[in-house]
Amino acid sequence: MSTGTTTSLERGDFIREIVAADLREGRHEGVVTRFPPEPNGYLHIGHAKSICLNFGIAREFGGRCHLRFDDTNPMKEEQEYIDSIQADVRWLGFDWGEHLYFASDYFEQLYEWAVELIRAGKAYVDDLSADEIRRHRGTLTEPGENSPWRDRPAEESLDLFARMRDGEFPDGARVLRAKIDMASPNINLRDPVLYRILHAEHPRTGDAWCIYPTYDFAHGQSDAIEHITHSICTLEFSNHRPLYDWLIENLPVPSRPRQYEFARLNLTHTVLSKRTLLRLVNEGYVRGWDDPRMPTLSALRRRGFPAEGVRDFAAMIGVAKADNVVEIGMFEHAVRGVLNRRAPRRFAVLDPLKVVIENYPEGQVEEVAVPNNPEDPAAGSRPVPFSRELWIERDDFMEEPVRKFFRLAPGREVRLRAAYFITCCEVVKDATGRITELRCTYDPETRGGDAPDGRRPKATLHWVSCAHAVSAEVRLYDYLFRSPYPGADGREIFADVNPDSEVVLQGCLVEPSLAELPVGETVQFERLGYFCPDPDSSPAALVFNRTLTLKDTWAKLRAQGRHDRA
RNA sequence: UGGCGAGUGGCCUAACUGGCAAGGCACCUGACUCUGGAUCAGGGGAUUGAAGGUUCGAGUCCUUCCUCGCCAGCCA
Repeated sequence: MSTGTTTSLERGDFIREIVAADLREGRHEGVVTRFPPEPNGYLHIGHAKSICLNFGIAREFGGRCHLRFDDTNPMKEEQEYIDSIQADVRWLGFDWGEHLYFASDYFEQLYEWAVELIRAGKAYVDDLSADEIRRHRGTLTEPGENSPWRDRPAEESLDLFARMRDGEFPDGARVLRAKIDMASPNINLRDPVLYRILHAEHPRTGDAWCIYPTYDFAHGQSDAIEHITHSICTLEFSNHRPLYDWLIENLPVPSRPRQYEFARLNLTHTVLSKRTLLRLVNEGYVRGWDDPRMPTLSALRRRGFPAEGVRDFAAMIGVAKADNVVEIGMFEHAVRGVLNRRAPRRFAVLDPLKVVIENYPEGQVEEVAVPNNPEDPAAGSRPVPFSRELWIERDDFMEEPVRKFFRLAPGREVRLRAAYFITCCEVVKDATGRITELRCTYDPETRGGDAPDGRRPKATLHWVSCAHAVSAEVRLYDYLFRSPYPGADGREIFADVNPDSEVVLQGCLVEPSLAELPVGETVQFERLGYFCPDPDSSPAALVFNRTLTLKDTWAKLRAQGRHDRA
């Protein structure tokens, strides 16, 4: 983490404090954590917080972190997700080594433990329907009622449970329930369901099983099997902790993991609910899980966001138990911090305006050396062709400059980056009054960008030679949701999807070297933003990360009506 | 209305067993620069949800209240 910000390690969030204390006081020989996604979708930036926490703790305290798929519901899970999740965790920079596990690996063990629970009179097969079970459960304020099957003999439950496994009953016919307390103020303790019948193809176990453990029956026991010391999850599972502990206490598990909860990440202008992301994909609001507007890790990667920036962000926001909504700007700051050090600078003109240098010889071409990264001399420089006719950014010229506009204007001299000083001597317009061309002169003495007499223009512009420019399609991405808090105030969340979240700009002109820019490499177009080639577009389009646009003074001037962009 | 959890500048977080409320993001100003970006240097902004109480002293302890989140899937 090199942004110079205080990391959560230095600060020690409350979970790290707990781990440190447990280690210090000898409660564990080493720390073992786990990241336990259900393979029912792609990983997003919210998961990154959890990944960085779990793998980060393991790394910092010399322990290990497992990657375990919580694949207990075959109705929602797919191999595609199993694959993408592994790729995304690796991309983020973490390694689980040998420790790749699946809850489904433990199905046989979990089944045996369920049988033991029945034998001990602590679980029973219930014949009630889902609807009846719900009615017996009571409400938040009223206690539930015992199922009529609650006290059936263990032998009977044992027999029924075995037949459930054998596929004798249809989905929903019976369930296995823990016998705890139907009057508990914690609804999770009112005889929770441990197993249900699901005749479904499982991505790993195929049709070997037709009964599946619920999250509650699988998770803690899986933790125990793997000797997880600190089982870290999000706040909504707090209510499950008593059940987690009850199962651990009542089963002959090989270790005693403990659960800790932290607040999940929320981001402005973003939705991090897998259910909603799945709908965005399925209903065509975006083109897929890796659509550049998605908050998924695969989308961020495709947009050219560095994993280090994501990690820095995770360290920056910390870990606590209070609900939070982090401003998306904080994420952008973290990413920009990394990109700014790493991304090579390139010339590109998004909205071209022609400049003709009248005193520059026709047909002459010279190459000027432009530094790749002014902050990193080791990045070297590249040759860029310069000629009599150039494109500059239309925004970089004002016929009647407002106060504090230092760029090109009639009669004014500016520097073309790494090339020459030019002075605008004439403005050419078409019949409608639109500026079509600028006639300028250059000072041959200023080659390379410095004047022998030491004079310094107040502005420096980027440019592209007309004869050498490569035409490109540039896609601008903005926030997927218009409002900072999509779905707030009871608004239908999909009504808030920003129709301008993707804008395709044709006819952008970029310097020749960009034609060979490798996919995945992000460059900075100074004062414009960061770009990277999009593998899914042809011809190769550049993804313009609108949300990472450098601070734009002119947006302000425009807003004030002082810089009217025709 | 039951249980659990949480309230610290606009946002995210700190503050060891009570001792001048700290940092980052954002914002504003200035300096500098071959981009007005970046960088650097400053700045504004908090009666720590509220009211009582204990104490020389409370964000930290006690009491009461308020607000928000989660839980009534055979989802995770």
